[in-house]
Amino acid sequence: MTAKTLNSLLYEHVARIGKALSSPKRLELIELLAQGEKSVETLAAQAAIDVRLTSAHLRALREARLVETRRDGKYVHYRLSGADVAELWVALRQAAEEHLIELRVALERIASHPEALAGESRESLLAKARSGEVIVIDVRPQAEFAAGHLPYARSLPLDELERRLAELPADRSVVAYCRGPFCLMSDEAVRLLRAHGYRAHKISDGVAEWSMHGLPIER
Amino acid sequence: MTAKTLNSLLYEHVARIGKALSSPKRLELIELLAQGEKSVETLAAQAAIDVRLTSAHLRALREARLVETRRDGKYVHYRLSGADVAELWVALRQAAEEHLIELRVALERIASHPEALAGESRESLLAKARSGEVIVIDVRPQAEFAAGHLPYARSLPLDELERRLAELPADRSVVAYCRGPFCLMSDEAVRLLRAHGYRAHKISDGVAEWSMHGLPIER
DNA sequence: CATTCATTCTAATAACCGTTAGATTGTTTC
DNA sequence: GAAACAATCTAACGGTTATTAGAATGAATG
Repeated sequence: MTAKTLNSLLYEHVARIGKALSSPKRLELIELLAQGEKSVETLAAQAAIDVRLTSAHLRALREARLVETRRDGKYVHYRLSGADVAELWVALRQAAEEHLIELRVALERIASHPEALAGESRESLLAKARSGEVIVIDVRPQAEFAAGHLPYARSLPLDELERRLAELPADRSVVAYCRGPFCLMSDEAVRLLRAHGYRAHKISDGVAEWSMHGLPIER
Repeated sequence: MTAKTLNSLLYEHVARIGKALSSPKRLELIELLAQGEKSVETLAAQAAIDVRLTSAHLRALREARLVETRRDGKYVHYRLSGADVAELWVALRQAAEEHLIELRVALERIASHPEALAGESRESLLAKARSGEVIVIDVRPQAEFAAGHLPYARSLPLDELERRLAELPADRSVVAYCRGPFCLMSDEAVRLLRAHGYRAHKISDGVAEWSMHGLPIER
């Protein structure tokens, strides 16, 4: 009797984490936080959620101990409580991709295939980036690049890409990446680069996926 | 606009999985199913949940594609949709253990420390089990043992343990395991064995944890 | 010290979820 | 084909959660 009650208490605790992961908006906030710490305002803007609702969702994540806060003057910066939280998000997303056909279909519709860099391992891409054979560009906002990025990558935020095209040598192949498979910025970047005559591809990895596979992240 | 809408649809799909993982009872059902496929009746009995409520929760899990069914006469057998579902459950549980102090406290209270086998790696335990230096016993119900168990383990269900003690040589050290860290059967077994003069310990691994660490499972 | 701005709190509504109990479906057994 | 049994479906309740809007807090700025 007592043992039964105590035992079900354990599951209740774990369910608190599950509950925190049960809202699409909270998942989007987690993905954004996986790119580095951000203020409530920034999160609200980037996820296109009302600031007050964003605050409420962050509260829920904080009560599940998935995020922590740091006050800096007027701003409160949120960050994930650990790398394992980003890994949990990726694991959840991968399980969804594996079992929900609807999700796979939706993904294929949105992130069109031809942009993807096919048949190249992370390791060989890393080697090519090191040698300069390909140029890896990080098209996320600069702050996210600063918080951690792929080795040898250059920061070239999507909204600056067009007017900074001159920085990219026209004879080199370009590989773009952004926040992860759900992020469309790298697709947009590839489209733009190709329209200007570049040989461009994307990889769907974000820093969380990259680092989960044992590869290094630079700061 | 359209991109935004499509993008948030992706998160909604993943949140379906999160939602399925947001109920303590469903988590308990997943843990039970990680031990092998089971009928609704069995699940209801083992989780101590009303059959009709169990059926409703299984429905939710099925709609999230985390479980699949197979009809065999009067019985409907449920099973996890894949090994990754068990791994997701373990990852979720580990994240909870890492971040929710309350859970760690509750765990320490329930599963008392001295029973645990400390300072031994899975590999060295496996070697000792192979050589016969220790006897590994699986105290789960026989059906779960049959569905998959640790190498060199003997099936010795907790409720048969006392009357089958003679099967265990008194001069050998015994290591018991059950469904995982939330399962108290191995603790109970250790207590019983020690009361009868055996040198006994438990490991908190279940088959899911064992196999997640790259170690083999026998069938 | 008043103003501005970021964030949080409060209150209220609507939608959803867990649970229970009763009725129903589908399969086996006699 | 009737009875027994496993599982599911339906309806209803009570509680929780997401969302919105308005008010309040807390820090920086002039």
